[in-house]
Amino acid sequence: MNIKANASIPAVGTTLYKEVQREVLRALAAGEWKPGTAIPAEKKLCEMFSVSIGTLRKAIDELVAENILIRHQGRGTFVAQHNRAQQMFRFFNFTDHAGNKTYPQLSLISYAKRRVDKVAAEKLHLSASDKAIAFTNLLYLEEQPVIVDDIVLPEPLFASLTEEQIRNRPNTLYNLYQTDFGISIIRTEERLRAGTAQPRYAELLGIKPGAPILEVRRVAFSYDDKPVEWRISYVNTDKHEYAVPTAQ
Amino acid sequence: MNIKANASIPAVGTTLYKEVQREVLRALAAGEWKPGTAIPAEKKLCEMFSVSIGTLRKAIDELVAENILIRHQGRGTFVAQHNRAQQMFRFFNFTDHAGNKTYPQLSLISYAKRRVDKVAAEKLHLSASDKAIAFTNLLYLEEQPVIVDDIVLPEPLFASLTEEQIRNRPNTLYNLYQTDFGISIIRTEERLRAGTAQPRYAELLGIKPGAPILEVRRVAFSYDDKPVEWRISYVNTDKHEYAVPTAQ
DNA sequence: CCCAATTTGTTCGTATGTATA
DNA sequence: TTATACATACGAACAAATTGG
Repeated sequence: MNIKANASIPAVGTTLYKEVQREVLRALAAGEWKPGTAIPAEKKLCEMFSVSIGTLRKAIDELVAENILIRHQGRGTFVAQHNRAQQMFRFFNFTDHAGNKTYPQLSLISYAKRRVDKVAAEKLHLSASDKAIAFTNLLYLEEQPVIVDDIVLPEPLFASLTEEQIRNRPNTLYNLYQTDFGISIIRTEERLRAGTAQPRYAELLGIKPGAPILEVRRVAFSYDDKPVEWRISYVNTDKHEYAVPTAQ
Repeated sequence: MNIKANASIPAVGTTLYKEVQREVLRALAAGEWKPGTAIPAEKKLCEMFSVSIGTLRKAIDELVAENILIRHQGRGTFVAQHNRAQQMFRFFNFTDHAGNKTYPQLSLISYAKRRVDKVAAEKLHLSASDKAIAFTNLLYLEEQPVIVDDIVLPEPLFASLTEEQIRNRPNTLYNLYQTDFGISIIRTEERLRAGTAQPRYAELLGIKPGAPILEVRRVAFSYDDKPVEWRISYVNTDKHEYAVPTAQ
């Protein structure tokens, strides 16, 4: 773990605690501290960065607020991990009309490596010649097909990914990104429109072509705010809806 | 300004800074500190609540994060105000497909006081016998009708509200609630579905009946987390979309 | 079951820097 | 220039939760 202890001289235009925060984020992005494990204790971090406890806590406070780190009194401070129990619902914003959330059942519909399309290239900051991994998931809620996810990943970041890996993963997709590729999704940007079901999606969702459908466009970002996933979700909102996550 | 300085003995199961926070929220809800004005300086608040500067700042920090208070170094800490320039966009989540936000033009379509309907009564915690004020706005973006808002308010809270007041307001609706009724919207809950345009909405929006339409159901809450507005927005997403506000 | 060590949470307060009026 | 107000940084003392012996 080669954390530089030179954070004590803040660069111009910044502050000491922001400097510490950047160092922590760098260590996380570099995989020096793994998801699910504890980072060094506060006292240790104070020594490493040569800052006081107050300054250190202020730096960590913000990362805790962003769900990047999780503090447990008496136990330590842990790197947030995507797992079914806790983090699953952090980026899954669908409920039934009464507001109840349930675990989706999943089935992989298609999987291919191909040249990246124009929109995905723009969203993922790729060039037109880059390759991408594109796959489609069908999600069931209470035994009924409700959501079709068209997902695109930058091939360079996920080069070794296989269809079987997606099919046989024991946990969420974002857990797979994290455990197998060291990529932690910490933030998403989403935009929603109403549209009509194209035949392909109507068939998958068991609705009439042309029926109204909710389209969710998402870019998912990693520690260093790099876009690492682009997806469009097509949702049958007859019995379900999108619940806007509460800021904070 | 009758702030009680008894916050120094935290109740069981809570903490001192939370106690201070509650006192500040109570003062805001009671209208003792008005939107747009500065609250007492930190040093003054420390004396009033008999707490240290650190504890006070921790209490205020969270209210600042929630956009309830706004701090300005060298000037003071201010009660957040809904106005066109800053806060307008806080609860207005529509952009064009490129992500550009513009000010909507507005026209009042209907206005009535009537018995509250079943859904609104549930959302606003009213009984079936309570009265409500129901009105409809049509919003134009770049000269085109894009959004129809069906809005319901609890009559008891807005008893003196008139149609002319809504029509002639110089600022946003939430600014009107705040300046004329002392009600500050600080949080909303929103749920989204895709639907088809009913004739009434199709006509207002200049689209075909049955065209796909985005439905946004919103409950808006005041300082004391009391629901004070219920609305359904019907949105033509041909040229615009809903941008999910970023947590934080 | 209790104790001791560890770790985070809360509260206190001081000194100094930066922005504003 | 001066006074005021928030921002940053420091660190001490104690409380509360957890873990392992």
